[in-house]
Amino acid sequence: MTYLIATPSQLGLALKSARKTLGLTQTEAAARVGLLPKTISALENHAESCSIESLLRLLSVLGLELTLTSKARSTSTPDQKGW
Amino acid sequence: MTYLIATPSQLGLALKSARKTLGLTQTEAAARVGLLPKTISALENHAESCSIESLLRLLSVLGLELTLTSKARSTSTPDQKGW
DNA sequence: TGCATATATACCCGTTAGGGTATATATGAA
DNA sequence: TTCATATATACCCTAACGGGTATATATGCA
Repeated sequence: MTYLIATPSQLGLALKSARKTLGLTQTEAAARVGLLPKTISALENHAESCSIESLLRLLSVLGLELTLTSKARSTSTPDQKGW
Repeated sequence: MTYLIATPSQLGLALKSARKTLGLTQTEAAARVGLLPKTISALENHAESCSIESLLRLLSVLGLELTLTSKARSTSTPDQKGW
């Protein structure tokens, strides 16, 4: 399962979906990484205002890998003024 | 170019690397997304204490896509007690 | 090496993240 | 529908995020 994330809400949905897929409650997930359930709830519903630390912690319990990839850039980009 | 991120420092290095690859200064990157240069610096050097919002903003100017992927899980997992 | 530019960080400030605790509300199964 | 459990959120509190401004330090090129 792979999620492409561009917005906070997409991130939140992905986190929630992954957690449920694992059959974990927010409370269980939180306990495993030393966070409070409310922090998990915040990450799932208001990710933009949460810290990267809490995100990375949750990712580790959800067994999710975070990858950053350069967006497809065809060769030389919009500098091509001729058509 | 793809970066696999598990720690704040890995994230910071990836962000910095991507920015330099694009030939952007922190000041230019910051200006493009309405952040201060110091915020870019913080993301590159102390990512754990920065917000997910600032991260997503920087990713957009760096043209980086964030992907979450389930770690390789062979079928049925450690529930297999027989050997 | 000198110097222009880039970067990290200091200080001030207002807002807020998340710990702690509690509970109203939502969810899901029987 | 009922009810046990899960979740979202309220309130308190302290540390800290990031805006704003300034500058010490680092970087890179000639």
